[in-house]
Amino acid sequence: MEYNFNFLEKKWQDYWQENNVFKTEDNYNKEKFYILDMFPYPSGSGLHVGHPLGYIASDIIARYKKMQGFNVLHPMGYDSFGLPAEQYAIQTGQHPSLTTEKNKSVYRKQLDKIGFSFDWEREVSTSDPEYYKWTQWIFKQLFNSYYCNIDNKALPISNLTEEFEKNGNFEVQSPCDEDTPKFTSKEWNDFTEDKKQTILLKYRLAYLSETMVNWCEELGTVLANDEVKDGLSERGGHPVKRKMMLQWMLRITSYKDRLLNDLNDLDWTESIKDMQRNWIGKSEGASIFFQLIDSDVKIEVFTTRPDTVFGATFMVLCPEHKEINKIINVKNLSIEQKKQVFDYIEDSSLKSERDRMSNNKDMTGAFTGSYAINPFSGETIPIWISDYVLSDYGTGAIMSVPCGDHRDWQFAKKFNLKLKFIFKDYQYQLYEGDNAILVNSGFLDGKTKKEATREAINFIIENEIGELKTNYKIRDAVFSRQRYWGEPFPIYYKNNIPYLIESDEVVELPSIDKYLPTAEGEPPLARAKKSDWSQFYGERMDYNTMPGWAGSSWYFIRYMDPKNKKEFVSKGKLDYWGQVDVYVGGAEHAVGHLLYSRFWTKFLFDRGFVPFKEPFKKMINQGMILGRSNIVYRIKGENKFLTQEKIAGDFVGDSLRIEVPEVVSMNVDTSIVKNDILDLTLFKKWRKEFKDAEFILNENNEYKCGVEIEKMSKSKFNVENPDDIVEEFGADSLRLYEMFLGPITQSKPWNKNGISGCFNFLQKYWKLLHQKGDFFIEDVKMNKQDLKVLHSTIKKVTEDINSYSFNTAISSLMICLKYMHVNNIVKKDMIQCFNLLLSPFAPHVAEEIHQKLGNNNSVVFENFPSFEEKHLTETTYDYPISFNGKVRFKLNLSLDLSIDQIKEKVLSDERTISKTTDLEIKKIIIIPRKIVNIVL
RNA sequence: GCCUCGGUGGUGGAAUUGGUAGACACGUUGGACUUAAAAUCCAAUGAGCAGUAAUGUUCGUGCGGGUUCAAGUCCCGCCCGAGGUACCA
Repeated sequence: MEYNFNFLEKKWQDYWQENNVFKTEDNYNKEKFYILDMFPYPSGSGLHVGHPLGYIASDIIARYKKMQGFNVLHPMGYDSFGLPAEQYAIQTGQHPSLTTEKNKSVYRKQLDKIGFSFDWEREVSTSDPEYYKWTQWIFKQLFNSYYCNIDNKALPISNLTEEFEKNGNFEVQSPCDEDTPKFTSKEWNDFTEDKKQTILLKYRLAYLSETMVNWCEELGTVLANDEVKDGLSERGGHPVKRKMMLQWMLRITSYKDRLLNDLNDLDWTESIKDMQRNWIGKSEGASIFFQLIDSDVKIEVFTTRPDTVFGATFMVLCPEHKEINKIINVKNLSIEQKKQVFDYIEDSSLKSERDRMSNNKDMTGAFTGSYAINPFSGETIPIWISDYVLSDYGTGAIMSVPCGDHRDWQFAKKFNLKLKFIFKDYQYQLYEGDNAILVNSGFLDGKTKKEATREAINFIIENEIGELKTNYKIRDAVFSRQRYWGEPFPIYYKNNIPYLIESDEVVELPSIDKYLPTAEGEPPLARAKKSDWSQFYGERMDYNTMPGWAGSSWYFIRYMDPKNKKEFVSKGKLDYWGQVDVYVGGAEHAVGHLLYSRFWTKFLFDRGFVPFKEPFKKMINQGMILGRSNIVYRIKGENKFLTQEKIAGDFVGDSLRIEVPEVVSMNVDTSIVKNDILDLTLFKKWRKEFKDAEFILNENNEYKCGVEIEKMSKSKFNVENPDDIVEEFGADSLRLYEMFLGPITQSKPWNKNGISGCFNFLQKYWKLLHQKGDFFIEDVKMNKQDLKVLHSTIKKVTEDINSYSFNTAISSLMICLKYMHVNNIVKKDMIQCFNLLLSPFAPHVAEEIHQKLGNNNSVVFENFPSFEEKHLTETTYDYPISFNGKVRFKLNLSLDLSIDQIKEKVLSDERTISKTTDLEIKKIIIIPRKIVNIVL
């Protein structure tokens, strides 16, 4: 009987569905286990073999936990709002919801074929009005909240209104916009409603603010940083400018310290936590005011090194500095300099932030014509502007200490600015470390960084030239997008002031004629007529939509209670399911999604809507599966192709290069290449232009392609579709192979050739049990050796699943099968147990064997085997005997021996004697159960 | 630029606290079966040198140093690749 995987995989997938095997009951008596995958964006190209990697891992864990008696929540859904569907809509006019539905059904079919244990009754889609109704609801809560630094939590905005009515805002300690005026209770009560609303908006956790965006005039839209290349839009190549625009913002900065501190308790990789710490970017230092000469303007700078103020020989402001117009002193500038400074400001507005940060080699800048006084040294220092100073960090102005910072150093060199060396032992050179003694620094001379910092701060405070300050890199999050395919805001405007829509109903995304901005540059939603809106109030609705991360910041909560019409989730279910126990997803979400989810969770916690402070207890970051591209080399200007050996191999050193024609590398479809050898006939058919192609072949008369490992993408012809693999080898082989490929956390190339190893393993298992055609096993007891092999396999598989080391778990299953195969063991107990161990990895074949073993229930309802130590005890150990650290032979010794006894045995062994004749044994190191090393 | 993670045979990878480098697979080679091929099974397989052979021996975990009886693993300095960098998801 053949291993007919196509037949039996279909059979069991149908069985699981018909019998609702993976339905998760809200059974509060059982211990829960919540395992979650990052849900996918359903793109038009469907899944490639890289996508299921994490899902397979989580599925193994889910099945394993289920077999250990946990009530497992393992849901799946779609992050279905997003740009690609909108882009497609712009091109074709097709409504994004249609595309999205179509793509979702493709994904679903693909996922089903791999045999996942998802509870599909809990599926959610962020673009479903039943879902985004609650995303809007959370936005309403954010709008209706402010952060109180006294209670250190978010509170309802009504508390703030009450306080304003009683005492004005003098006692209030809450983050708010910088321009918020101070007022008494009387003044508050006399304010008009509009004025009151304007003030409240400055305190809300969701508020409107001017912020910098990448504006493309031609496209009439705002672009993401990665849609901008070299100052031009990726699409169309139109110029892109930095521009201020009124945007919805979320006051995530209120949570900065809690987001930072609570990281310590999370079971995430240190690297992701580091990335978040870095993003929050807490740094302690001082803010110092520098007085301008001939002006009453003072420029505030932030520095983490107040000990180095004596070394500041110039100042640099960002081109967008708020007081730039007051600071530019045209009297001191030549006509040419004037032009330079204004042109420079204009030019920098064209550069992206990333360009500005990464360009350190060719620094640019302009002199403002003004000077300031160094408050420590009293020296007069020039003020420059340069785009290496960022407006969003610190105060947008720095004091430059060229001897202590490489950017300041390079800037000074480029523009011939004065250098002053304040670190002893580092005269005339750059020193960015912390361990130098200060010199040329007045009252700080001879002091270390630590002492000098303390004294400098005292000086700053005593002389009232600044204060202690902690600075953060994190900025409030821009929460609006000028796009169509996203959640509309439940907001309308009256006198240009935003108001919440009071009704509990969802504000549906209205239909519009075209998915483009209006002629006036308003977002696409401005195209909707009043009657197109499901709800319409005031003068107009908000034209923005929410960003992609809105829906994904809380979806893990909705899975607990996906059909609830009254609440975003019921309290009972929330209390039971609680935090996500294990979250599986890519590290590329390290700061975006993962930080925003934490923020929303903390906010919902503050307002009493959820009982936990952190969403994801433990996280596993799967690596990416890369594509393996094949390359052909076309001789420039000809329709002739060179085999790979001839383009690289035919020269010895650089001087003896044998003439190699100049070639153009081209990606070729991997389906017409086998083991890197190109099928010439198929290649000629592949594209018309290659019909008459000629080839220069290698010694074997073959065309060998080059290989490149890169991201899977259609344009590289290196995409592998899981459906094809399932068709050819079966889902079980695919599951095994994806896990067998290497550690889950690591990126690795996909190479289809390797899958036969996993397929052979399953086929070998099948054949072992069907040697006589039909299924055949023996009811014979296991001997000592069988038990030892089996129990060490149980031990290894269990430990490996617990440490998410699936590749090694599979290899230990292979070793166990090899043992059974070589010894032709078909003992029922052993097979039964092995089958259970295999079942989370290859569930279809395991179900089939489970049934054939005479069981009526699905294998997921069985208990996962546990090992017994007594079968594993050893009495002897094969000691590696090494000489000067090199292993020379092995000696089997009883584990009962004392160190002295081991020593005697080793030294009396004739192999030791023959190796040590005429040599002195200096030392002998014996580590029991490990190694013996003889030092000569 | 900055932050983070990687680099081990021809390939994917394994290696507990520093203790036998290369488990398990793929590929390759040889053999069995077959009229033949495919499939399957068995064996060998890091590189070099010596030897008919058993075996011995040297070199080997990106590069250069260091610590140690012992380093893929720890320390210092480099090189290369990947991910993130605030409107891709």
